Amino acid sequence: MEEYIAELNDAQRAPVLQKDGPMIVIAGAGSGKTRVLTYRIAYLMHLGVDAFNILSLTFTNKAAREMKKRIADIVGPSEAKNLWMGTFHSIFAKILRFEADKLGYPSNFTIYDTQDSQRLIASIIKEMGLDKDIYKYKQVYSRISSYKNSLITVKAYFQNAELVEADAMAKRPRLGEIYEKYVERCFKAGAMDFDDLLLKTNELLNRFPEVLAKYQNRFRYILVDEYQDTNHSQYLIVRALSDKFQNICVVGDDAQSIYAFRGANINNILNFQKDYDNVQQYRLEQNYRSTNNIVQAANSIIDKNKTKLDKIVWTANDPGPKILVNRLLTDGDEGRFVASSIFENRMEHQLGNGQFAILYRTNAQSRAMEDALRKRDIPYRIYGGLSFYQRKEIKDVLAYLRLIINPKDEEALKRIINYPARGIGQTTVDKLIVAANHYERSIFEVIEHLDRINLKINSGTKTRLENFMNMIRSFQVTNQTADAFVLAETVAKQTGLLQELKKDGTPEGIARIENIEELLNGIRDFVEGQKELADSSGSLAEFLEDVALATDLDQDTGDDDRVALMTIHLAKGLEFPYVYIVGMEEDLFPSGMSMNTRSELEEERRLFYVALTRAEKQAYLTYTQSRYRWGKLVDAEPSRFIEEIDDKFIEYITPIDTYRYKPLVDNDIFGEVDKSKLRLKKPISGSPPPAHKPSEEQLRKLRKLRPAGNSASTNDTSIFDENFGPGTEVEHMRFGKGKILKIEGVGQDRKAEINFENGGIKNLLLRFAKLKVL
DNA sequence: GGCCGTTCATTTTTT
DNA sequence: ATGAACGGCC
Repeated sequence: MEEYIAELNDAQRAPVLQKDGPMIVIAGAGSGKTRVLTYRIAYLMHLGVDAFNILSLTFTNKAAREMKKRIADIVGPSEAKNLWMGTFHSIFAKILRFEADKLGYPSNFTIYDTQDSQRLIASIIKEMGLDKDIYKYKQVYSRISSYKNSLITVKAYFQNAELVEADAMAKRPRLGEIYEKYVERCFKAGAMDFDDLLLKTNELLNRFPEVLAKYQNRFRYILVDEYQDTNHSQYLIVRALSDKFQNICVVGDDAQSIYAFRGANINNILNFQKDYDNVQQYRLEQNYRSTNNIVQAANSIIDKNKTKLDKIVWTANDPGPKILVNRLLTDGDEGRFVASSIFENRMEHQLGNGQFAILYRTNAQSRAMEDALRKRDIPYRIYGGLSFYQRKEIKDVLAYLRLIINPKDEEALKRIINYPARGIGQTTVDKLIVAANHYERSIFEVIEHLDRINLKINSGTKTRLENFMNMIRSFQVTNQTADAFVLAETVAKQTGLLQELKKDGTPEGIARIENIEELLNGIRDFVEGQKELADSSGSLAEFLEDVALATDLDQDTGDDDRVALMTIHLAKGLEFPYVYIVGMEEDLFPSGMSMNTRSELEEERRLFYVALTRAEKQAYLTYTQSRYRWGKLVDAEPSRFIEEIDDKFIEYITPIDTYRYKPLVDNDIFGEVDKSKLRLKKPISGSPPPAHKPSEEQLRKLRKLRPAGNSASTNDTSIFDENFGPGTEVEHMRFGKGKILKIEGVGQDRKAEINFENGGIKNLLLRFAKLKVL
């Protein structure tokens, strides 16, 4: 243990060594906070604290997994296994399942995702006969969500004249009623939405002192990462749980608070000292990640914000090259520039694709980047956007599984009662819903008792409903004996889902079938993983929970070497040697929706700060003169954020022939940018232009400073290497040895046709299939 | 009553 | 472009 402690600098060591009491660690970007958290937990265990008594809340499940692995390396896997570590949502979902009966919920409650919630709200609005142009379901959803995150229940809402007034003023006087109905319907469906996972936890801890006491005694040491992004609901949970022992350690950076839009309250971190007695405060201000130029530039930006804690981030790293800014004509050009630049840097510095990231403000911007990367054959991976589990065909299969587990799940039922089409139309479903509301039963129960209710449904339709019900029931019987994989396979076949996609025959249809196959593989892996764990309970239910709370970042695709594309929000906590921040334009970044108040603008500025501080060696900023938005070419202006960076940290590259700028995509297979066409648009006074290429020694230094475990992917022969292709012999966890017949597709859709010795020919999506090159 | 094609509006960020 | 809503057709 001592040797690990010795790795830390003084500032990092102090919070690791303080065993008890409340403490806050203000950690600047790149200052090693994950390391502090990791070592703190390991050290607590070293001092004899039982892993069972430590609760560690992280921002993503992936972060939790990595931290756990690191701790296991230090203290041993059997010890680390008992740590409770995960996101607020996943940890408290587990606790809620255990305690569900106290709240009147079944322990197999469904977790509604955003889409489920929004659909339910849309249907309530429709049932109430309200004008859908005034009551926009998305807006209504976000109102309700923010109420829940502030612990404003339906009752509290109606008692709060101000809120009622505000909604009435906004021409939505019946919002409270929608809220009320929404909550009832969720309850009736045995479903909790994302916000409920926190809200109901609060309810549980408030209403049942013995339950609170139990978890207070259990979680004697609590650690919270990214504390600046906690909302009121999360704040209250943490306070309640830590109240008895007060061994609470929160870590965060007010400058990186970027989730106010979903209820995060920056005051939680600003006021932490007032919440507990004798709070020890620590600051991590030395940045190990980025060049001095980047650190200084980022500081010069965040200086423009008024609301912040005093903190000076500094670094001992080399100045490094300046931040390069480029103006392009259109978003297409922007993509081509980024692709060329990556290509060029990759050649010049002998880098892997994994060293590059392209960050943007909105998901819609990814397309232009994708197109350009594809043309250059640069492998990439998009994070976020439409994740695997959000695809229609996947959600359809999952809806069946959800309904089997919880027949009251209304959204799942509505989704698949007539898919594949079986002659049960909207009119019938509407009648069922009316009856369900009237009798205060679930739709499935109404179908079960059709003969007792006088519904105007003709006999043909009645038969079809009965058939549907019997099918679901038969699956439930299957579920009693078969494992989740067998069940899911049965569902995919017997419902006609696969058939439906097969007959469609388009490439998309085929891709969908393959997606379903991969889902089945995923379920099989999960089931096998569960078999090893003796204490696992309802495995299908658990799988569904994992899926509902999975982040796209959680998808572990192994150590592949691809350029990362993601929104800035998703990039928080990550780092890359080369970072391209694209779409630096007014109305886009800062977003046009966030320029109304100073606090919104400040959040955008923090977002820019986060983006810039992801970069280790080199940052690029690009903007266009016009870009396609909503299918139209719109004029764009450079973002105010570019001007806010102190001039001495940036350098403009802009091609002379802007108008016809097309970086030789089609003619030049090597894709080098002709440097004679580049010139400085804006001469920098003083020092000469910085060396574009860091010296070998600088590179070595930078590499050395990267936290261990992060640089591994660089040299590994990954399955995405050029020499991985037809003929390569591979091994699959389940199918065994095989030979690749062909590879096709790009990005997320890249797949291989493999002839397995024992399993025949399979088509596998490379992002899921864990293949080992032999 | 249900099915299927067309039209219209819609895109900030996410557990 | 994607999805929800509408209208014509079986």
